[in-house]
Parts: sequence; C-alpha cells; structure tokens
Amino acid sequence: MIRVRFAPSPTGFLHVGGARTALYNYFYAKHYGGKFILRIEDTDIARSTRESEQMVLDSLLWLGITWDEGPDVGGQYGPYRQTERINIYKEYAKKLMDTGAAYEVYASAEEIKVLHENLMNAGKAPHYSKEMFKVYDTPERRDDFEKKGIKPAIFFNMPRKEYSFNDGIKGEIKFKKGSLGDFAILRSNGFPTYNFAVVIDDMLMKITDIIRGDDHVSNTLKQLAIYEAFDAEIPNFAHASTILGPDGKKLSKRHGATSIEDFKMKGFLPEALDNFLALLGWSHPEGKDIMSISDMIDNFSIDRMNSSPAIFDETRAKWINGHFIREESIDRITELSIPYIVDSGLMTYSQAESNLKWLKKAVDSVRKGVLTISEIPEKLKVYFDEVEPSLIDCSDEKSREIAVCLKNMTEMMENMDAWNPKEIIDLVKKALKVNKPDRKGFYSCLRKVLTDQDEGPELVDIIFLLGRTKVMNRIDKAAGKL
RNA sequence: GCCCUCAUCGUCUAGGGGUCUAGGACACUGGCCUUUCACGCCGGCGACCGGGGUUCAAAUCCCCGUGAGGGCGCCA
Repeated sequence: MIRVRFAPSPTGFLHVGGARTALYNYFYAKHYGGKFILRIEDTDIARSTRESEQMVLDSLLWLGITWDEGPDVGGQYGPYRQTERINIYKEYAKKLMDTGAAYEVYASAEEIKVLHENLMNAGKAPHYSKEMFKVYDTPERRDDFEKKGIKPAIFFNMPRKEYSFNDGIKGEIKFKKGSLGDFAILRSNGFPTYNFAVVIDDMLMKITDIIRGDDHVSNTLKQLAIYEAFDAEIPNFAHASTILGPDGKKLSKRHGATSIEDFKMKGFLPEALDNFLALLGWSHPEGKDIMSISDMIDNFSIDRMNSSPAIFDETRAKWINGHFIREESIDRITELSIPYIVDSGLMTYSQAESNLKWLKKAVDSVRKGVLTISEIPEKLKVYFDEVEPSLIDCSDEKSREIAVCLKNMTEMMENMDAWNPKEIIDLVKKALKVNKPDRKGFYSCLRKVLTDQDEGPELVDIIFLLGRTKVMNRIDKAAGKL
C-alpha cells in the first residue's frame, strides 16, 4: 500500500509551492490507490498557530485535496500534529542515545552559534562533533543545568561516510564522506528539530513515498543517516523543482500573490489553479494543457516530472483559468461571481437571488471575455449603467439612414409579442431590410446608443437583457424627432 | 569556505544518441470569422548557456567553466 504525506508548517497561508507539492502527493496516492496523510509540523512554536493550520486545511480543501488521515479526521498512526507527538520523539531520541548514535550537549544555543561563526570565519565547514562539545560537559554545568531545570540538547552522531539515494526525479544523488557534521535532533526545550521529527513520523506513519520540494535534497542526507540508525526501511524520495518568481528568484511575497487564498480572491477556479500548478514541473503524456483533476490523477507519474526550476507565470495561469470559466456550467460561474458583483455594488445578494435567471444570462454574455471571476462585475456594468445617449448627428446621408433605421426598429419593437433573443435578431434583420443603412455603421451606432461603449457583449444580448423599455428610450433619445 | 541540485523559444514544456532544418502551449504578431471586443480557426516570430571530449553521428553521454537555486541552524 502506497502511503504519502503532505506536511505543512502552520505558519501562515498555504503557498503555491506547498500546494503544488500537496497536489503531486495527492495525485500519486489516488493514482496508485494509496493513502494521503496530512501531518502538521508545528514544532516551531513561535510561528505556528491554529488559525494558520485551519487556513492551510481550508486552502487544501478548496483545491479539492482531501486526506485519509490527518489531525481533523484521525487515523491509526496519529496523532497527526507534531506538538502532540513530543513524547514519541523523546522516546526515539532516547533509543538513539542508548545505542550511542546520539548524545547530550551541554553547550547553550548561544555558545553553539559562536562556535558556528568561528568555524565559518576560519574558512572551515561549520561541522560539529562530539569532541568539540566535550569542553562544555563539565560536572559544574551539569549541576547548573539541573538547578535551572534546563535539559541538554540531543545531537545526532553523524557517521562520516558516503551516503546516496535514488531520487525519483533527479536520479542518483551522492553525498561525499564528511559532507555534514553532527546535528541537533532534540532541542533543550524538548522539541524535536525538523529533520528528526520528519524521519520519526514518516517511519512510524509508514510513509512509503515522499514527494517534496527540492529545497530538501540536502536534508535527505541527515534523514538517511537517521533511518539508518534505526535500521528502518528508507522510503522512495522524489524532489520536485523549486517554483521561481518572474525575476528567476525563489518565489516569495514580494512577487505579489503567492498564497492560495490570494488566487481564490483574485477569482481563480480551484481546478484551474490545480491544472496550472501541476504543469509547473509535470507534463501530461499527451502534452495536454487543459485537463481535469481525474485526468491528472489517471496520468500522473513521477517519470514525467521535470527537475529544473519553473518560473511562475501568472499570464499562463490566467489563460488556463479563462478556459475553465468558459467551459464550466453557467450556474456555477454565476454562483461564484455573485460575491464579486455584490462587492462592486451592482446588486445586493437578495437582488441577485431574485433576478437569478436574468443574472445567469448576463454573466453568460460576458464570460468569454474574462480571465478571472473578479473581472465579471466590470463587464456587467453595461447592463446597469444609466446611459444618456446624445442625439445622432444626421448631417450626412449615412448617419441619417442609420437613425431612421433605429427609429423603425423601435416602432417594430412596440408590437413585438415575445421578447427573446431569437425574435430580437429577426427584428433587427427586418429593420435593416427596410432602408438598408450601412450595416457596420448601424451596429456600432446601436452599441454606442445603448451602452455608450465601443465594445462589450453581443448586441442581441444587450438588447435582450437591457429590456424593451430601456432600449426604446435610449434609441428614442438618440434618434430625436428626425 | 564545504556539500548538493539545475540549465531547450520571453514563459511552461516535449524530446534522454540518428526520425531535430528541435514539437506543443502561453505571450507577442499577421490574417480569417464576426456588428465591435472577446472566443474560435489558420499562419508568423522565437530556444538546445559556453568550451572541450566520447562517437560514423550529440539537444541527448562525460569533463571543465559560467550562471541560478538549495543545504551546512537548538528554523521548517
């Protein structure tokens, strides 16, 4: 049974990079009929909050990602929040101490920092060893620690040997002997460090495959050594490339929208964002650009993942989003656009509710020209704005003909029985036949008269949705007495 | 300083020794369709980081260089 996990730190919004990792894990689990585990890595107590955790969960759910085991749904390998697993880490750190694979360090965090700086300044690799810490391990210090109730940190005795693993994306990765020194696994506050907690959890939660960002490639060395110390089976690793900003630097807040929440608010559809994110480092075997979630699940494989970093291009994301907006059911697009419409002041929720049928048609008439849901209200304005058309200048024959034709149209309109797009088309065509004005001129004049704009939805839609009274009034005003 | 990774059009990518005068998509651009814009359709522009090898043959394999990213934290 394939078991994968997504392990976010609840220190803020879920970012696109994390979301993409979650997506890959989700696709992988679904593709192989495995389990997707959600684990919260909240050992950085200073930055972790329950609010952030909830935001991350909400974003995941919004993207359509669900989990089989997690802090909210439980599971047989819980708890799924690292702060609730402290005793487990202590227990396993103890095991390592018993075998000599780990040891206590009586130096303070500050002293270690100094040690680090000194090594760096001397042009040496900042690698610690048991020997280096020995000077701090005096009976006086032990007494002192005891008196103050401080616990020593626990460091892992890193074997000075070569390590390697086969990465599903990058191939074989080798670490030379002595690439790393000893490192902390348990802090003096009793909390585990990242690299230790990850391994213990993945081991105990029986994770078989780890798909994560390639900023963890180097960390794998530490993790490999810990697995080895426990004589545990090493999972398969696959390190996905980093997502970069348009300037080629690692994507961060200064690049603008980077959280899933941002994109949700900008009017992206979750499946469009999924599609876009998935394509940032993975490609469909048939080279498809637009695909459904089930298509991605069916065709997902680690072989098709790309090892080079990808730049986040919002233009492309919007293009995909526009595609989904055009293809989705009008019911859903309308539903999604209502909050934006209300926000823009065009309608209230209750107005939207009672005019839903009309609204759907209006939204449908503008969706083609839109890339995000948030652009819809702006396009919808033509149906709400009060227009005071000015008198058509009939000084030349051409314009006069157009004005006459418009006038004829209103007269015919008065006698129309049914008010629907089909009848409107017929009526316009009929009116055009009477005195045959310049067609192109007629249409653009009609648009100008009705909306005071040069572009917008199709004219039939505008006439139909504006309604007979408004259309007739506006034409009357523009055509004048003649 | 040490270690690891990456490198194909502006962007996302396909391609992993001959099928590559390098394919697709976004963007840009020309045209068609259309009442305008958009959508759609048809075209155009546009790339194998540099240098050495290996080979009959290199975008593809190897080495060096360069550039970029990451790690070497009692951050994750």
